[in-house]
Amino acid sequence: MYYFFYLLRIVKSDFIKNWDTQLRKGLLPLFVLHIIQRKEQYGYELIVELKATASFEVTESTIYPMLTRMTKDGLLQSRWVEQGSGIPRKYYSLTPEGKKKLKEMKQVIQRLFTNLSEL
Amino acid sequence: MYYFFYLLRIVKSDFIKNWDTQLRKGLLPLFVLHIIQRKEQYGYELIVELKATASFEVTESTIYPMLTRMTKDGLLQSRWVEQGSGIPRKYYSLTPEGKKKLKEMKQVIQRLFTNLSEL
DNA sequence: AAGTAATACATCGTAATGCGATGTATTACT
DNA sequence: AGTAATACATCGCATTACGATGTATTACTT
Repeated sequence: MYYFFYLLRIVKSDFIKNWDTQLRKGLLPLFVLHIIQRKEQYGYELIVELKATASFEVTESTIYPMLTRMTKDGLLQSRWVEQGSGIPRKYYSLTPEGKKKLKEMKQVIQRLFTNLSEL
Repeated sequence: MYYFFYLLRIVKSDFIKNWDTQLRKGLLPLFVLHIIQRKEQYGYELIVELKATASFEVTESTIYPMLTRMTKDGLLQSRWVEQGSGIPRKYYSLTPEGKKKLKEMKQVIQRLFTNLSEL
């Protein structure tokens, strides 16, 4: 079964698809921080939100490690919120450091925009 | 010696710097194909050109493997050109497949632009 | 004459990261 | 009883930028 999916990936290996992945890899952290800044988010909510507002389709195995990473890097802080029923949610918000970094990132993007517009 | 540089990288590990790398990772192939389409290029020339026209600083250990990869993927073709003196140059140009892919990539970027502008 | 820098090719190993597969638990719908 | 949605999480693979390193030629500098 594993092997089947492995073969499938080899066969479907497409330059554009691969490139697209790399591109998202770069832009995703920006979108994530931006959305969290607007409003405190929990992981699952963020996945839905990314798809809705940025047409960015990501899976849980992308988002959860990323949120953990950003927390470890001091950009995010989290708190558990018990629900009346169901699984508790882990809400993430920006730390002051996170807000500062987001601002820096937007400046970098701004500069890249300029270069890109020439092409 | 190796270990020293390894430590150095750990210490200087910065979220923004790392993110910037990922971002370039996504945009670089686009710039490379774009520049080669305008005019046939050899590796060393391309490095200089990227810095001059796109403020994109890359090293040889990024560009040479990338050109090899793109050739293997059928996007580029190469030919050796002997110089009157010095080391021969390997010139790269777009294959028809490469031109088609570049067009697709520009469309993807266009779409991402739209999403980005909202932020 | 010797040393450095620029030009020109290339490869190795490490770090980083998206994503598919997989697992667990709860609730709601069919 | 079975499927789907909600909500968390980890493992392992594939991809790729980049520092370090190597080789060869030519030009400039001390």
